[in-house]
Amino acid sequence: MKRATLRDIAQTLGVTVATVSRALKNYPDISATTKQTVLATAERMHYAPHPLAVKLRQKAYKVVGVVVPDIVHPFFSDVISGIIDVVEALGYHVLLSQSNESYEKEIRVTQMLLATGVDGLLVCLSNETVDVGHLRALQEYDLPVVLFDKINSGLDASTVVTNDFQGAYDAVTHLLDQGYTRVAHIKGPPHPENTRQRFAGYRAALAAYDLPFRPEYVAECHAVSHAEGAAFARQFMALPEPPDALFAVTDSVAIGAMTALREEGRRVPQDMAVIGFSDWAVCQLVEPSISSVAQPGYDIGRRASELLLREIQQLRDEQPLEHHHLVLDATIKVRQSSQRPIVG
Amino acid sequence: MKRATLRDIAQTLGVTVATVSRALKNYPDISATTKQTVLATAERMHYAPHPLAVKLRQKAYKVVGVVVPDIVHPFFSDVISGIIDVVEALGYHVLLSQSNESYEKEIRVTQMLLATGVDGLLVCLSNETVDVGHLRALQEYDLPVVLFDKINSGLDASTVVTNDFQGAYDAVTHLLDQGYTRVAHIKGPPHPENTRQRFAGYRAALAAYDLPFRPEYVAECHAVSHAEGAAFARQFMALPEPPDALFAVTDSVAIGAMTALREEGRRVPQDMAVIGFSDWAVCQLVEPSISSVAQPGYDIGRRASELLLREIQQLRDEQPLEHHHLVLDATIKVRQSSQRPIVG
DNA sequence: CACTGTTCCGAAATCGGTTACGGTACCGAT
DNA sequence: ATCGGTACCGTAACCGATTTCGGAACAGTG
Repeated sequence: MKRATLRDIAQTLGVTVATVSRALKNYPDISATTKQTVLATAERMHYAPHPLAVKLRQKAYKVVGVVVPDIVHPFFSDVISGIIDVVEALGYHVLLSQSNESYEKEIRVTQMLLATGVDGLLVCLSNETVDVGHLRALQEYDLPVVLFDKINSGLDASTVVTNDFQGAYDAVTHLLDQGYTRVAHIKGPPHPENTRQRFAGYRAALAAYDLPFRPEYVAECHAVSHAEGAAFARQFMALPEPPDALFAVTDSVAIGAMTALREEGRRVPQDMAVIGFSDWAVCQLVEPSISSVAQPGYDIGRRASELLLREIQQLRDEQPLEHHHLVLDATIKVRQSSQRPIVG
Repeated sequence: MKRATLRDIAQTLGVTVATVSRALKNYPDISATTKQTVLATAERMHYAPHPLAVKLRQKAYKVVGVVVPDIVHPFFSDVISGIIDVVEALGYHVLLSQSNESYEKEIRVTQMLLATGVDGLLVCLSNETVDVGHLRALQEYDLPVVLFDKINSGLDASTVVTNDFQGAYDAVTHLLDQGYTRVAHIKGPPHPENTRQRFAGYRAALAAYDLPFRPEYVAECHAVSHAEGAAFARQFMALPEPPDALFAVTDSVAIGAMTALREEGRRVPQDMAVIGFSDWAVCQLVEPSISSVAQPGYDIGRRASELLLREIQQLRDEQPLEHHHLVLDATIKVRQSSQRPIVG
């Protein structure tokens, strides 16, 4: 069954496509009788407007492009879910691409999205990306871009991020409030702003409690893996005065550290408290359950798409684009791994 | 900066759009000199063909729609990742939607995808879906549909699924090979074909080892949750002759069961072996690590999109559509939770 | 009867490309 | 000089809708 066009309806009724179009979109200049006739035959012929023809005429794709480093990641799944819920409510759709944390591929997919046609772009930069010329090029073609999570100050665009500083600060003060005094930190690679903020939050919390910053209590991940967490935990335990608490840059590192601690015969949280970051589902499932800092992924997706849709509308109204910079709070989830048992 | 059109180039050069078009698409009827001139000015004016105009003329969207019940799920993330990698290599893009396991919403999003324009659809049915009239309607509009994971025999379409029967069979025979003889099963809701196949595989494995099927060793989940796993584990332990091994319909149930076992003072795998299904990342991270049956999510995405793209091509060539039904093997991942320790 | 004003619809431009078709100019061959 | 052939380019139809403009038909008024 072929899809009926305006002309098909017009020919069967002996009128022109203009009349049919007017009838279907209840325009003023149409008689009630012909309107009814057109509507009836349109229904009968299973008419549906051709998406491309409408969009070409309207100069609107009704599509936003999304670029994330990796879809197979609970945080990004959350973000995407938030994006979809917002944009679909306004009749937009989501074109999804992943960069696989590759700068090359990020350029390629943004170019592909531009070529295939989108009204705007939501981008989380790859870890490799330092130059944002490819995104600036998109902006010059009047394509609004909103960055989230991994952002770059080199681009004049709206941004939505987690408050990594505050999340880290809250996590460490939580440990300090429990009475732990020697808090170690396994930090992430130096480059991404997120991990730098977490490190800064760690230091600020120590300073707020008048505790010294001890470099031997800080290790820097390269791969941000399970194995690295375990290795650094062993390194910390081998110190003359080992730490009594650990703030890990992300949950997988925290879990690796906990595995190593168990193998060394140390109990969590009695001998060492542990708190992670990202609040993966696994944190609630393991024993002891792991405290973590939850990132508002779904909300990041929502707010970022709201900003983008607003900019798309402003562009259509030929108003100047307003950029906003949102910083959404992280919330610490206190579980067993960081709760100091009451000492009798 | 506005995007240049063919007419812009044509006017600045004093030729017609046809000439420009031919030059850009290296058509035969064009002189080398004008071709060079056109290419140069096109470059200078940052010309890029308007996606909608091309697609309208070509009658190809270069887009496939994807509908999954829930994006925030590692299995579906894997599938989507596989889909994207395949279709992007052929110049297609992915429009993503989720049904939230709602029949109503599944209908709504498929209608939206049809209205917005796609060349084909990859669908994983929601748990609520029994009637597939909405998908059959799409097929009548010459829109190829490929089902994956959650399928329905009521639709004449290609399908790609995991071999749940074989995965379950392998999991249970693995337990039996280890010497466990009283294997329990926590099954999923009765409706989805997947969980029925897993139950069937469980029964077939018992039968192959001449073991009796004991109804008291089978429990049926409703919410398929962590909590249900724990509750059923306690129920099993309260039996006069408790089971010594457990095959859970999915990992979260297995983890819930293991938590309850630990609280009851039972050791895994010494007192009870456990194997799950889906092979979530958490299985490798916890202690003891959890054996599980891995579903080939990425491959399902790849194969399903290959089938869909082939059908799209067949439709374009006006050939009859060939439907295929692929069943991809699941692979068991043996870890600590199901390895019977060597008894000295 | 002429004039004005509605009401309703058709003609045509438009969005930005693609492509079949036709025509001009120029070549060499007869 | 005429013809056939080729190279190159313009004209225009086309994809399927939206929307402006103008005109026909008809009613009402002076």
